[in-house]
Amino acid sequence: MASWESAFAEIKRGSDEILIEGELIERLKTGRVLKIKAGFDPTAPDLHLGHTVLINKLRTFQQLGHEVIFLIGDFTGLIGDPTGKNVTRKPLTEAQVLENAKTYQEQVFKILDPAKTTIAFNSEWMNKLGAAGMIKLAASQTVARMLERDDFKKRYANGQAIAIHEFLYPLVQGWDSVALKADVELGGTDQRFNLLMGRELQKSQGQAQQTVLMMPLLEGLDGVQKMSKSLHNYIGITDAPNDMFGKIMSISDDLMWRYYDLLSFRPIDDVIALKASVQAGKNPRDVKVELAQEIIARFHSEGAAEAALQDFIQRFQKNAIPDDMPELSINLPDEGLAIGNLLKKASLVDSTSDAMRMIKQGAVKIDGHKVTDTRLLLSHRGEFVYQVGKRKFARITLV
RNA sequence: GGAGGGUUACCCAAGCGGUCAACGGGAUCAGACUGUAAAUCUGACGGCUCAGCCUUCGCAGGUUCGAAUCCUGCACCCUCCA
Repeated sequence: MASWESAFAEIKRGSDEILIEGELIERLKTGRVLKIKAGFDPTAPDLHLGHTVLINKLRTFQQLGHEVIFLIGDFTGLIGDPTGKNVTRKPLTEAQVLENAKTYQEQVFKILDPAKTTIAFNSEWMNKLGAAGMIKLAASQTVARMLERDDFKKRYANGQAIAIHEFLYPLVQGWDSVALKADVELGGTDQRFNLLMGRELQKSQGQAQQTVLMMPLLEGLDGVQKMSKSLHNYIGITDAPNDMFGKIMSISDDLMWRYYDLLSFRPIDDVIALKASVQAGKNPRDVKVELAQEIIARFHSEGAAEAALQDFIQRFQKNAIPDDMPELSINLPDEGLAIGNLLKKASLVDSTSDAMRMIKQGAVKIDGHKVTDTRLLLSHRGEFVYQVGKRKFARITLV
C-alpha cells in the first residue's frame, strides 16, 4: 500500500471538504483496510456522470486497497431523500426500488472493480430495527435540530409542507453508518447534514466516528443546476456514444474545465497544460473533443469514441446529414398527407401546431430544401429525409 | 375542532364580469451569429382539418346576453388559534 501521505493526497484531490482531516490521517496511518461507505438512493434507474464523481472517488479508495461498500438505499428509497428539495418527495414503491437497484448494480461496475466491491442494502438492518427501534432512533434527535437544516428551514419558513417521515431520512442514513461501522462516508456537499448524522449516531452508540468526505456536485449541461435526471440536464453513462459526444460538445467552455476537474482521470498536470494551450490560442472545441473521447472510451470503448468523433465531424463540421437517423415508413393516403401531420406522426414535432410554428420559422427541410408552405400536401411516394431544426432528422418512406 | 388565506398554461406569477388562449419572468424550441459552444439579438411557446375553428384558468353545478373573474358545494394546500 502507498504511504499515508500519498494516499491522503489522492483522496483529498478534487474533494470539497473532509471532516475531520486529522481523523482520516490517523486512520490511514494505521495501515488497516478502511470501510468506505457511499449510499445511493435508487430513485433514478440510470447513473449519470454526476454520480460518477463520487464513484470515481470510491475507485480511488479501492485502488488504495480499502473496502468499498456500495450501499443501495432500498429502505431509504421508500422515504425519499428530502435534501435540496423544496417540496415533499414522492416515495417510491417497493417494486420500483428493487428494479432501480438492480440497474445500479449493473452500471456501477463500469467504474468499480466488482471483485473488490461490497454491495449492501440498508433494508437488511432497517427491517430488523422494527417500529420500536425506529421510535427509539427518532427519540435521539430533536425537531429543532432537524429544522437547522437549510432545506427544512426554508420550507418551514415558506409555509411549504414537510412530512414527518422526511425527518426519518437522515436518521436512517446515519444508522446505516452504525450498522456498517463505517470508517469513511462519501457524499455530495448537499449531504452534509445526513453525513454528519452518521457521526452523531455512531458516537451515541460508542463507535468511532466516521470521517465525512464531501465531493462537489457536478453541474449539469446547463452549467448552473446540478446534474440530475429530473432536470433533464444529464449525461447518462449508458447513453449512446453519439449522444454522449453531442452532449459533451454542447457544454460551455467554462463548464468543460469543471468536467475536466471532476470527471477526467488524466493527471492534473495534463489539465493545466491544456488550459495553457487554450490560452495560447488553441480552439477549446478540440480540448472538448478530447474530454468527450476519454469519457466515451471509459463507458463504451476506444472504437466507439473514434466512431462518435467521425460521426460528429460528418454531421456538423461538414454540415451533412447523419448516417443513422430514425427510419420509418408512413402510409400515404390517396388524398395526400398534410406536412404538419406527417411531422407529428414521425415524432419530429410535438403537435401539428408545433409543426406550423416550425415551418413559419424556417426550421423544416425536406431533403435539404426548406419548406415554406404550412399547408403543403404531400402526394409523392418514396423516401425523403425530413429535418426539423438543426438536430432532428428522420428518413421517412411514404407508401 | 375554530378562524383566515390559497389553487391560473412546463415552473413562478398577473388578472378580479366582456377588448383573455389569458401581462411579466424563467425554462424550452426555432432563426441569426458561431466551434452543433457560451453570451447576444429576433421570434415562437394549448390543440386542430391552422389567415379559420375548438378546448383551457383545482373539480362539479349555478347566476348572466357573456365568467379565470360573481354564487353554492366538493377536493387539496398553507397560516394562526385549540
